[in-house]
Amino acid sequence: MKGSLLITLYQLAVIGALRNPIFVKTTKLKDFMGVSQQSVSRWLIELEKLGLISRSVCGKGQIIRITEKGAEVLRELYVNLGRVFGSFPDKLKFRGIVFSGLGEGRFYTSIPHYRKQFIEKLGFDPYPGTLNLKLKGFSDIEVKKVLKLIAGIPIVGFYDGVRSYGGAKCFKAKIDGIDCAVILVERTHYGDDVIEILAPVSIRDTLKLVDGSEVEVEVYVGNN
Amino acid sequence: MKGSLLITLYQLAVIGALRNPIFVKTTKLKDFMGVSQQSVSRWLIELEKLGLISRSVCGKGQIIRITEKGAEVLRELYVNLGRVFGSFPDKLKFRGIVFSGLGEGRFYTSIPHYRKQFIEKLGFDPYPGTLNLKLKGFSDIEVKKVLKLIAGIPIVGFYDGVRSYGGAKCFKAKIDGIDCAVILVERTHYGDDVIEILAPVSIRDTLKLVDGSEVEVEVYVGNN
DNA sequence: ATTACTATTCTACGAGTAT
DNA sequence: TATACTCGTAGAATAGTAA
Repeated sequence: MKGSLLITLYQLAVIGALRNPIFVKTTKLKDFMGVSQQSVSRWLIELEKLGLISRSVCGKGQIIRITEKGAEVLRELYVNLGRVFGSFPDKLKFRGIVFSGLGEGRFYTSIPHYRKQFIEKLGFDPYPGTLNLKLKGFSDIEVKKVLKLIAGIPIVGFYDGVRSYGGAKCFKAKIDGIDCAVILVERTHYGDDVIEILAPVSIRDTLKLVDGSEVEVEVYVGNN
Repeated sequence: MKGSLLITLYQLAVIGALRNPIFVKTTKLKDFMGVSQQSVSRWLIELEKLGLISRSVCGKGQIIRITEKGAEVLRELYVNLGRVFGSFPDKLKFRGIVFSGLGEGRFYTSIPHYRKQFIEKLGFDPYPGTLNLKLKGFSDIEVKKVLKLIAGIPIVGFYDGVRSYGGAKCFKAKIDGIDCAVILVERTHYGDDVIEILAPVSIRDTLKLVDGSEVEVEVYVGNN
């Protein structure tokens, strides 16, 4: 989301558009926001198109209210800042939908060089294959993005003389009481809306999961 | 402040740059932020120039920490969102430095049409002249900007056949226990860093203020 | 008065690349 | 590798103005 729109939404919230509809004029808002009347007008239109505010222009101004979708965006900002000014949590939660991959996980977990590192660093011999989870919610994808950035348990890549094997990063995790690990592979064909799970057992079998099942994962991120 | 910079600062905070220096690479941050490596680089440089982060580039990345000034910006954001998701306060506080104006206030308060409205709507006959306050802090100027936007006690303008007299907006206030009012004149030559105060007595004399004295003002904004 | 369209200016993004 | 420079250009911001 564009910065100017987020700031506009925030400023509308500050002047009360979250609780009640407010009457504003772009000619007044321009002073508050330090831009031209035309830019304010454009941003309000864009916010409306995104469904973040509702708007009705009425002659000498317009009545604006932040929608629930807009409130979500601000709440997320608020919650994250709360974490920052409080303490960074030592575990993150997200939900994902089980789906079948292309066997890539099974391939990697069977390679001795990787397997050795998993046993040493994660404390378990991984069941061949990974549990693939599709992230649906905005905040679930945020968790993945945060994991991509913070330091985890490094799995180093190597070169066997024929091809190179990329590195990865793990975080210890738990699904329904089962110890496991989130693995973020450096070079993957999956997008940001997918997370892979390593475990000492088949989570699919143990928890009787099928494609489409929803699971909650607790990831331990220590005191980063 | 530019939206992209605020968002960058926020995202750095989310990944922990507020509490500790963090090691980051623009090549990794670009994925997290959804922009090019070049933009991330530019924004980090701009944030450093503004004194919001401190930075040391070291070969394969850079160590970044949000400065106290940067933390202030985020704290302000956090506090305001807290107000939004909690309840809007019924009074705002700001601090200002007393300075001498050009007698404009004395002129206006002496005009019967205005004076009548002050007596009716504010409940006191104003001492001729206004107390001019220069706002120094970022949040003090924010208060002024919020006051400009929300509804207050309207003072309507008029035309006496020769010239037109502009409107204004008042908020009941208190300085050191003295009942007074903040007045925001529609057409003023003062900028956003100045606020004028009306009171039934000379606040300068009563509180023995001189140019350069700092005062704290409580403004009552009701339940807007 | 407003809002918001169109035309124009110009900023800021990202590709390419030096270091 | 990484950061961060130059530069062409897309798209954002504003001026002018219609409604």
